Amino acid sequence: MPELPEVESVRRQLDPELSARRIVDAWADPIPSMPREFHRVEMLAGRQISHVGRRGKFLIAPLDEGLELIMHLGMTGQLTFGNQSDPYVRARLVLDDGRALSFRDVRRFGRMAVVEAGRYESIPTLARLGPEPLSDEFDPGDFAGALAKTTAPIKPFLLTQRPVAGVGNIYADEVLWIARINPRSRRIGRCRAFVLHAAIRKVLAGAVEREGTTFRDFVTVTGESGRNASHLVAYGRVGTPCPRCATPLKKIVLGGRGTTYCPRCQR
DNA sequence: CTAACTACCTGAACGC
DNA sequence: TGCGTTCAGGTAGTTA
Repeated sequence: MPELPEVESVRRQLDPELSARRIVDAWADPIPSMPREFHRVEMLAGRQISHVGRRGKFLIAPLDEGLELIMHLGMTGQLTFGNQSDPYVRARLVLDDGRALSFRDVRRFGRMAVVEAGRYESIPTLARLGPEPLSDEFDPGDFAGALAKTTAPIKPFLLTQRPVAGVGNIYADEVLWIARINPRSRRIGRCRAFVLHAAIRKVLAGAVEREGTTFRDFVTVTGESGRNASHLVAYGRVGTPCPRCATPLKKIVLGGRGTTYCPRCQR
């Protein structure tokens, strides 16, 4: 479940390895039921990578010829260097230094696509992506305004990536616990929106420092686990006492997703 | 336009 | 032991 901190950890390791490298060969093994899994990856052969950037959970690598490589890790996607035989490697890029970057993805929710730079119509979530939470673009007033405009429950709304980029199921539970907001709440006032804004910044920045959360599948490019899991307060801790009020944390399904929160201090 | 729902995928965990 | 069911969740697509 790579979210912004996990993807940023991958980006930081990938960028120095891929910057200015040329791709000499590209291979992908899409399945007919998921035709967009590796869209136009064959176009990568011969292209040079400028650098590896990121928007939300999307890795964006500008190429020559006005193209961009977009990568999304989905649920179980991993990017590692190596040529080892592995049934879950779905795509592989051979670089001009002889190394191979492998895209390994057990559940096949990950994606790679080559697009004209900045043309994201074929990737709707990226086309409508909210501001980067750790940049100045993430403005408290704008965020409060966005929350005031929707009638959807706050947690599913955060997961749309529209009010802010990069928050997934784990960090949504964490930030709502810190801000003391019930995940089902449909009305977030200006004051609470500011508190939530600050919580998003704090939680994501801390998780980036610790190279992300490894709950099941996430590993960095070098195969290491993130160190943030022991810092989680809400996610995955159903039944344990709330650190604030000792009430056992409760788990519900909201928007089809498991949601853990404190029924007492998140009203 | 938004909100709400389901499909996609597959190993792990669970129940009998 | 073995088989069937449920769960995990980011995004795309459809429906109301």
